Amino acid sequence: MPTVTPDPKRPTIYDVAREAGVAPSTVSRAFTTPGRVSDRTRARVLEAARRVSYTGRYPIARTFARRRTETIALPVPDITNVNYMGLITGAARRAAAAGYLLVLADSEESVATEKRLIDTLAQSVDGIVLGASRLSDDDLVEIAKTQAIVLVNRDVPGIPCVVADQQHSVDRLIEHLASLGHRDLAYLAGPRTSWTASRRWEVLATASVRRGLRIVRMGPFPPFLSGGAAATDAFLASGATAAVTHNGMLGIGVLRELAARGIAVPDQLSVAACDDLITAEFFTPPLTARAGPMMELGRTAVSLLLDRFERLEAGDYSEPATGTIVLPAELVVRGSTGPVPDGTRRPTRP
Amino acid sequence: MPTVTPDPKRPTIYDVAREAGVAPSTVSRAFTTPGRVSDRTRARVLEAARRVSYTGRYPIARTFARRRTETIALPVPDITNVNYMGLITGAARRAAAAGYLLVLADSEESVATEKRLIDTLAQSVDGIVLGASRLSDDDLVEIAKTQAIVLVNRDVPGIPCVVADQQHSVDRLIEHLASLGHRDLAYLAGPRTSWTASRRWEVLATASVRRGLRIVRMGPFPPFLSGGAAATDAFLASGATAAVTHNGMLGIGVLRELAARGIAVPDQLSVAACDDLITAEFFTPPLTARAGPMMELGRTAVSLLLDRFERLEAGDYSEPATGTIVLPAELVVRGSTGPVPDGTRRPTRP
DNA sequence: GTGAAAGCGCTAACAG
DNA sequence: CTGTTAGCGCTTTCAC
Repeated sequence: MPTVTPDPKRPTIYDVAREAGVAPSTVSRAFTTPGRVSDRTRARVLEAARRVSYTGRYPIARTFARRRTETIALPVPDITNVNYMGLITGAARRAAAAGYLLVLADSEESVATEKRLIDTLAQSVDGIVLGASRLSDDDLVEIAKTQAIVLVNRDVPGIPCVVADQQHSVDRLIEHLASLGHRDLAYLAGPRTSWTASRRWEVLATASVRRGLRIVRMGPFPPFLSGGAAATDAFLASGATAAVTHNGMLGIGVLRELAARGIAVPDQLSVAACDDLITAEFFTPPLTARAGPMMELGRTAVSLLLDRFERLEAGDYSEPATGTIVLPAELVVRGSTGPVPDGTRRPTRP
Repeated sequence: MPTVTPDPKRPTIYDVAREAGVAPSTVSRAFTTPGRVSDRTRARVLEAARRVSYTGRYPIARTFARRRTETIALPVPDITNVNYMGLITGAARRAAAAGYLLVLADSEESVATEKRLIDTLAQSVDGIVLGASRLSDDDLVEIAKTQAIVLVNRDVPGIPCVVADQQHSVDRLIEHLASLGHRDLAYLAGPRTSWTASRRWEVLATASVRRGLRIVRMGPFPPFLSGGAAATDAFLASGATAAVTHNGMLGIGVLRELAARGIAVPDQLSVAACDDLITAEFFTPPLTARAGPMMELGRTAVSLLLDRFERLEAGDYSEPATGTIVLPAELVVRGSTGPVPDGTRRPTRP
């Protein structure tokens, strides 16, 4: 749009109007709301458009006049994190299906950057999907007053949210381990940077207690491959027969470390992760993990926004539907979990 | 921007101008080109802006008046493909650093969709980075006449391109295998969907011949995990001691299949991939691969666009710098390649 | 250094 | 169903 050629001068609806002998507004209607012009007129307009080689309306002028950008923004905490890929994909697809553009942004795990981003984007987009926002509840509520936002994997009362279920999938994970005979678990925690991460332990603990399993929380460990060594030390020291890791990266780090120490998985010990990641499937053994339906989260978040836009356009300025939508997270049982080997069960801690 | 509240009425530069007792144009200048108003006036404007709680210029009006969106579009063939993640990341970061927005689009491996996308986006963005475009050279040249585009991993004369080196990195891969004693290679090909893929074989063949290695092309195989079985069959039948796969997915598929058949890698056979993927590192054994610097490609492509914008803004409508920029692809030697086991070298084909 | 005025191209009341 | 008339908020000549 800094045009490549010095003087482009594309034809406008005024040119078409003159050529067709109608008013510019009629041309506009012929394109926007074809039902509101006579078939004859519309045909004339289309024909005239062809003659003056009109290439369609200039979206920016349209945006300016309508005060709608047909664009949705998606800031994520870390764009290099493969885990957000699904979210981005789901959101992009849904947006595209509705004719919306999707602008991607990276808040770099920083509250300040996220704030600034939201501020900047606010004027340029119709709505914002906030992936795993780091902002405080209060900040988010404040923003929601003037912006159409929906939160993904973050639950704030009064704001439309869509989260991956933790309760149910973690229950299933514990149940899965229990059914394999495990009685002593170790939770290899990550840092409590995100809302989902901080809820994880309580959910895990509750589920374990309910099934009569012992679970001990260890860490925090760096949620990367590099955290694997320390986490493995802790795991082995705990005497647990199965480890549940904060996320998939840490899970793979542990698997690697166990392999390096000659410990067979799942023959001797089992490992499962609370957050899936794309790579989990390709590892040997493939990692059993709770898999948040990231793409579905993205789709749903955008859908919520689109619904809201529709209502707003219809003049409905009521509060948005604000209940949290919980999407089922699955437990993907793969090769890293197996039955407790009878002979090798370790002494449990007191 | 379908505003959340019925009547928002943000203050405009007119409000600020009135409050400050200056002309609207002066307010505009105070924000856009501070050097062109006196310090005193600027201070007055800023102060007035504060008093009327002016929140900054409305970007869409600005866009409309200036005819520049400060937005770059990035259509990729398949947004779910993790390989494009790096490209997206690099482009997004560079764009953000320059204050540009990045809109993401998915051309779904379809020429028609890609065309439509470009058409739609053309008016809404300042420039387009085309990732691994499927369009014909002619189409691309045509588009480049009216749009600022840069091609990534596609080389078309007359259009600014940035590609990952194939020659050098493939040479190094072959050299690496040769140095390990391999003399018979199998290339497990994928479909020739992309420009890079179709050049790969010639480069491989040339490099092998130069080093006196035999290489046989097999396939095409589906470039996914699922292609692993058939590819492995072919590899084993070929009698080669090392396989080079079309891409990382296929490489991992082969590794898996070999593991399932009890064949040790790299002790008995070696495997390397022509295209890296994020997962390669996490596999056991980690896959040796040629790694295109995807992030760097994204950064560079956006930089090229930004340079061009700058020149255009300066009234320089000359053809864009059009030479192809070749970025070094590295060979990442990991655990899947090793020396040929002397005793087990297989009989080679005639 | 500052002001006046003319748009940018389209949409959206409001009449008729 | 169609035309008239105002803008949308900012930038940008062109004078002074």
